[in-house]
Amino acid sequence: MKSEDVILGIINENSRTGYEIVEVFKTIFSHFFDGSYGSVYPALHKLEQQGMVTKQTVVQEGKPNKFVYSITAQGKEQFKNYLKTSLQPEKVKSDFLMRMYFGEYLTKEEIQDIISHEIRHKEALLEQLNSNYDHWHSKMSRLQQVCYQIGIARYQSELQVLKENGIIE
Amino acid sequence: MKSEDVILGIINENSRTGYEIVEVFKTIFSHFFDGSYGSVYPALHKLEQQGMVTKQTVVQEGKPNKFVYSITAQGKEQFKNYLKTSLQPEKVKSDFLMRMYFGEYLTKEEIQDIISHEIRHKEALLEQLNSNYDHWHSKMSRLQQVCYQIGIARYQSELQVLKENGIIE
DNA sequence: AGGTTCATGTAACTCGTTACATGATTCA
DNA sequence: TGAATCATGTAACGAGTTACATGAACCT
Repeated sequence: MKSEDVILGIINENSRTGYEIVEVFKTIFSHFFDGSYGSVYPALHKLEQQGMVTKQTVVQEGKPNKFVYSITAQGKEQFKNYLKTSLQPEKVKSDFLMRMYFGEYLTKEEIQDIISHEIRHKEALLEQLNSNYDHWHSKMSRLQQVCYQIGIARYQSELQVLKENGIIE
Repeated sequence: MKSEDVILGIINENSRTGYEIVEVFKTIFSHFFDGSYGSVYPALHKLEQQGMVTKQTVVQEGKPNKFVYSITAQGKEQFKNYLKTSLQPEKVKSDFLMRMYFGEYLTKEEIQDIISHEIRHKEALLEQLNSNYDHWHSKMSRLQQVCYQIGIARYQSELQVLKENGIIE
């Protein structure tokens, strides 16, 4: 799975601008995918060149012009191809867990700081997922709901471990 | 956090070969970090050039020679520096959750296949973590135990959601 | 006056992956 | 006989990040 596949999937649901795609990444996909402007815009240009998407210019007042991208038949085909490729293993890169692993080289205060920070951070992420879920779940497919439930369950279980074991005496 | 920081941390615990470092990645760090030969060997050469580690050749019978790397004072300093940098946000890249999100474009059979496969896969990973924990927990620091507990809790909670909601009627 | 939102983009860089190459020994 | 383990490595490639640049409007 690469950015291009995902972008195609998003545009397949709805015509969108690069800016909007990044918004989707940062909100809806936040717990299982990352993507920024530096990856989205070049991908969009490439997809356009390949005939997977078409660009439409929308002139706006008081706001900069924008380019709305729509998927083509070829793009739909390409997206279906992605869905048929074999599943790539999940990748987690956690600097936090790395510091836990090497925690003996830190002072108690430093560790406590890192853990407290992580708890607050994960609580915020959980809250964001929860409110997203509450707001959109009636418009989500069954599987999209499961996707969210998994994110929520992960954050909750991690928070539980941290709150039960993360206090250094 | 990059490979070099982590490699330095591993060598700091114990002198090791590149091969052994990859083994650590694949077993002990499996739930929060990835690294393969293609990243470890070049990193080791770079660290040696920079004077962070020293190489010692060990001649073996019936096995290829190996290079055991040890950390230097400079390397220890460098590792401490990493531990003082600000915490990088966790990154999760999940092709599985992406397919859940776009599941409506798949047949029920295809989805069921993906979910069943994921359940079996995560069960295997959980089992590996559990047996690792059982075997080593008495030799782990408190924080290393927490690190493992978080991995275990995550897999368990995800499996619970999948088993409760992952059956398509 | 200054931060945020909307909106696009690129060039340089860094990092990691993939695919290849080698080769003896041990286990089934 | 053939797969797995131990053991090292590189070259080419691919992907994504970072840092930069621009600019109007709106909110506080």
